[in-house]
Amino acid sequence: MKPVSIKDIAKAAGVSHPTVSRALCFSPLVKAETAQRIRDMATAMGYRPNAVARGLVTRRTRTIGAVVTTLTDPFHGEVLSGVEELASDHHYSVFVANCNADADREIRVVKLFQERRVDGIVVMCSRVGALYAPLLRELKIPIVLINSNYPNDVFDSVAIDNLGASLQAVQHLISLGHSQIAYLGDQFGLDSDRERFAGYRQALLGAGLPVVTSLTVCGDGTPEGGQAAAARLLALPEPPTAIFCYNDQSAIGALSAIRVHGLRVPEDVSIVGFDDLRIASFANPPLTTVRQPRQLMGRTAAGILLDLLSGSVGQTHVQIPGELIIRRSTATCSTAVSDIQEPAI
Amino acid sequence: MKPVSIKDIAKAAGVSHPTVSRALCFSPLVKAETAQRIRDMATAMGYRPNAVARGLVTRRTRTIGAVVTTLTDPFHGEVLSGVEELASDHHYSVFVANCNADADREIRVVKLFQERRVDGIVVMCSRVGALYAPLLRELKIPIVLINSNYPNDVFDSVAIDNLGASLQAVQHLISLGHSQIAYLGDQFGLDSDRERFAGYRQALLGAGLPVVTSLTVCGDGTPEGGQAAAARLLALPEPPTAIFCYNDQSAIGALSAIRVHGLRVPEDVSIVGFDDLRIASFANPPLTTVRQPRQLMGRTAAGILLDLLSGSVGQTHVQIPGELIIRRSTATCSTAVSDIQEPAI
DNA sequence: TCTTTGATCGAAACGGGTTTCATACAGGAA
DNA sequence: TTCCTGTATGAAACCCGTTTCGATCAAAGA
Repeated sequence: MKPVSIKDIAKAAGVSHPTVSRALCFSPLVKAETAQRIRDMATAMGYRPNAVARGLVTRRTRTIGAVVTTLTDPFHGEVLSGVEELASDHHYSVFVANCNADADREIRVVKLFQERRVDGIVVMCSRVGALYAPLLRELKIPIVLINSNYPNDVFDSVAIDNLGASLQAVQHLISLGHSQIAYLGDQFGLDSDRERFAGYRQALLGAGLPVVTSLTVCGDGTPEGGQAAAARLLALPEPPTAIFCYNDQSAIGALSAIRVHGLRVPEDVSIVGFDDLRIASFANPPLTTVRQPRQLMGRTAAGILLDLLSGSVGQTHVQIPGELIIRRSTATCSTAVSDIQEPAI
Repeated sequence: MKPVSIKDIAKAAGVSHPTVSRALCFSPLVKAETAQRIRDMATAMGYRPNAVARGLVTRRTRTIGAVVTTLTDPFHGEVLSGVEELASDHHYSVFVANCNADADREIRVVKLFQERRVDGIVVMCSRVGALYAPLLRELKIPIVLINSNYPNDVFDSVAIDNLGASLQAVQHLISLGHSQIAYLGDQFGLDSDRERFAGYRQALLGAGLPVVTSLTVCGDGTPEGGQAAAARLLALPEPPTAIFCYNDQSAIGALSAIRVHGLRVPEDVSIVGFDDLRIASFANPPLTTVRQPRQLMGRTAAGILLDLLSGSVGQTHVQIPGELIIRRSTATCSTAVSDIQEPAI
């Protein structure tokens, strides 16, 4: 009926249950042959340790909680996969909870994790980074934030170098002769959006180009949102010759909008994405984008968390550089070429 | 130091700890005003119940385990999202574990879940469906399988109607005049692959068309695999005029291969995918595909599991019909048109 | 021979809740 | 007043492990 416990084994083996416990943990305190006999009996009886009971007494559950904004986003899935991978290598299990990009829900989820007595928490793209400080003081659970380095001095974090990467991406466009460059952001992107915009802005200013308000539009991180936002750009009296998108999903939507508008990529408009999702290289044309090592970021965050759990102290902030992957959605600006009287190829 | 327990509250309130327990559970056994006083004190002291301890005594942890083959696949992410959504609505938490499409690991993961005393398990695209029978007898944990209805009579399951959906998809191609139709499968697709192939085969035979061995190739469910497999098809002396793909990811790879090969979709080759991933409608051209309601499938599976947990008996097998979404990657077969001397449009 | 030491193991406590059972007491009926 | 009933609460057991402490015993040293 009930699963076998160490007491059942103890009875069967004619020893006390602590002895069984020790034998199963390979404690040197029990005679080798006795221990072997007990272990044999345990496997014979189909014993499976009860992690719940163990967690109660040891106050370590060997679980970590992962809070994710939208599980349906392949980006998050891959980061989560990295977290899970490293965690499971270290015999940790991971709870996953979706907060649907809702700050209240994010807090609720974290509190639920606390009730579950997870050993640590990883939060991806937190909505409430700044609010964790007081919450955490109350919680006393190690937290690592991924791509939401709000209070950079309070929490351990792993984040892509948004500013540097966008700078690089937009400089790439500038080097191709573009000057009418748009930024297609994510209204829910929070910090990441702000930083990527900052990189965009910095690149323009660095090249002596103006930052035109009408060339900044907002999507929502999805292809649909990207499509709609790009359509707005194309409807401008002076549409951009290049669009730097918040992420690949938006960029894919933008590609679609441009096609619908009867223009070609990259001949008429260049597009740069962000993330390098697996499908980016299969877009038509293959997308120039900034690669974010997603699984690595997940693994890194989990690694920091595990370090924290094994007693390491001091903050760790890993800033991961993005890598610009140049594919075929970006090309020399045709109008620029004619401006400076270069011969067409 | 330690988190506050009901005993701490009991001491502070001058009652016994069972009374506190009852008050917090809104048991009618404790006087209303006492209960209120206790609850006020609990919140004042920042009490958070310990789910581990509760799980130990009640033998219900309110957790479910989700086994997923590849978390990085957006398909799985969305199903998982559905599972998590319904679970969290019912105050269940979900453990997620990746088995990397490895049967041994899948079994290990399930056993780990058992140690964690999850109340139930959802397995997506199981590698070892058939093996669960003996394992389960030993485990005694309710399991629901998603898209892996191996022993259809042993486990509760939710599955897409692979055969019916493929039949419909391939009939669509046939109705467009195609007769050289290829099947681009997934070597790791197991049952799903077999069933989709069966639907393909049935459609061909039903239309009096031959099933040509060389027109059946295998990818691995990824764009890369689809690209490679499609390239093999295009290299045939008599290449297909239409390709029915195991999933959208493969189809996207195929689109890319066809482009590289200098052919156009759908003018030269029609492509049908499977899943209707969010990006399917943003492919170029937008992909004709079979829609699988992924989140719904996850929710449904979780619903069955929760029913099981609340004592329902009897098997539930939900077969979800796929919906053919016709977009622009399929068109009338040009060679067929010339064969039957129809005027070109 | 007596004490010390180390090896081996059992008894008991503990973790933080829930549940059963017993008790105390107030109010109502006889 | 006595008995009964119901309400409100506490004591204790329990869930299943781990850990501390103490006991036993044999071997080794004094």
